[in-house]
Amino acid sequence: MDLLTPESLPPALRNGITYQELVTGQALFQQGDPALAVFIVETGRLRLFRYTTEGKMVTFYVARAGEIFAEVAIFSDFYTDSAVAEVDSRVAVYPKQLLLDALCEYPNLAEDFMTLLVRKIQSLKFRLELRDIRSAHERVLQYLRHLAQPDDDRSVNLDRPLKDIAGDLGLTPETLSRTLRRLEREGAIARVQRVIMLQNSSVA
Amino acid sequence: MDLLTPESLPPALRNGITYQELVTGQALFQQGDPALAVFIVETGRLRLFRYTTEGKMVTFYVARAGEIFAEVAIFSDFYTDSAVAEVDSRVAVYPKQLLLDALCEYPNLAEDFMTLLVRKIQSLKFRLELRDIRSAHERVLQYLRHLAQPDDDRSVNLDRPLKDIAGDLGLTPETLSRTLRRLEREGAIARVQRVIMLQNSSVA
DNA sequence: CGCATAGTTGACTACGCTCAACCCTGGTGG
DNA sequence: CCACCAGGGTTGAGCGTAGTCAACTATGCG
Repeated sequence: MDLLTPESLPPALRNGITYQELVTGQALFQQGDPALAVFIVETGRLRLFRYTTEGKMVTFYVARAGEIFAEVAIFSDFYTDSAVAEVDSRVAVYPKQLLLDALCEYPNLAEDFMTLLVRKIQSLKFRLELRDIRSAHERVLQYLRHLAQPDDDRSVNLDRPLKDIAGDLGLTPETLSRTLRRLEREGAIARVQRVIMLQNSSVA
Repeated sequence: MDLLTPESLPPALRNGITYQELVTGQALFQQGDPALAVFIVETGRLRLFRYTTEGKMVTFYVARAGEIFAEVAIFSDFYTDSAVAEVDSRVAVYPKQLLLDALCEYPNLAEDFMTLLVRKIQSLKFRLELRDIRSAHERVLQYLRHLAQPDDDRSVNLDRPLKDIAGDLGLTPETLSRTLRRLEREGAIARVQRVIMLQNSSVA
C-alpha cells in the first residue's frame, strides 16, 4: 500500500512538491533552522542528529527510503535536529504550509498522512521491543519472525548488508554473524545465500 | 498547549466521548481485544505492554497526562498491547468510528491529532536512540539531560520508582542504582531524595 | 509491630564487544 | 583474462561491563 504517491495528491500540493538530491555528507538542514518542510526519503539515507549543550553529537535517527522525517515541522517553527546525507540520497520536499493547507482541504490526505505517522510509531515500538530482549539469540529470532510474518511463509530475504541489519538490531556485525551461525547449527533456521528459512520449531 | 480539549471538539464527537476511571493495576484493554477506541490520558499514567512468546513482559510505552495511546486502533482491528493503570487514572475514550468521521469533517481536529502523533514519535525516537548508547554511564546522563531540558534548570524530579525508570532505560535496577552512585561520586550529579541536579560539567 | 516492596551493595558470571586475521565475492583496470 | 583491490562476511581470542543472585537496609502501610 503506497501512501502519498504523487498521483494521490491534490494538484495544489503536487505542484508544490520538489525533490532534492544530496551527496554524501551534504546537510539538508541544521538544527535551529526555520522548519519549512516535511521530507520523505526517496533513495539513500539521512542521519538526524543534534549537538548537546556540551557540544557532543548525538544521533537521533537514521531515516531510510520510504520513511518520513522532520515531521516535527508540522507543529514546530524550528528543526530540532540537523539532517545530513550518509550516502548520496534523494528526498521529496513537502513544504509545510502547503501541506497543512492541503490536509485541511483533503481529509483523505490527512488520513494517509496519519497512517504514515502511525506506521512510524509501530515501527519504532517494534524496534524498541526488540531492544528489550537482552539475548542476541532471541532478539534475532524475534526479528526474523517479524519479517517472515507479512509473507506468511517462513522465509526472509535479507536485502541489505548484514552489518546494517546488525545496527538496527543493536548488535555488532560479528555478533549477528555468530548468532545466525548458531541458529543454523541448532536447526532453528536454514540459510541459502541471503535467504533465511525459519523452521517451525517450538519456542523453548 | 492543550490539544483536543472538549471545547475544541465538534459537538458530534464531543457527545461521543466518554471518560473512564481506573484504579491502580486495573486493565483498560488486553492485547488481542477488538480495537474500539483511541485514548488520551487525562490524569495518572498507564503502562502499555505485551507478552513475548516466551512469556516475558515487555513495556512499550508509559502514557502520561495529555498523551495519546492505542492510536493503532485507527487502522487496526485489534489492540496490539495491553494497557494497565500504574496509578489511579482517568482516560478520555474516543470511539474509533466516531473519531474517523470527525477527522474527515473537521480538519483542525486532524491537525491536533497529528501533533499528538508526532510528539509520540519524538518520544519513541529519543528512547530508541538512548538504547544505542552502550554504556550505562552515558545512557543515564543523556536521559537526565533530556528530562532536565524542558524546565531549563538542571534539576530532574524522578516521580516514579527507580526500577521503572531502569526498565525504560533498558537497565536493571541494580545497574541504575550503581550508575547513579558513580555519577554522584564523580560529581556529575547531586542527589537529594528523588531530585537530581545535573552539574554543568563539560562532557569529555 | 510485622510484612512487603524499593533501593543499595557485594561477589561472581556471562554475554556481547573489541581487535585482529582471514575468506570470499564483485568490480576495475592493465 | 587474470591480477589486484575493497568491502562484506566469518571466525578466533580475550576483555569488560552489565546481568544475576544474594544479603541487607530503608521506607511505607496494615
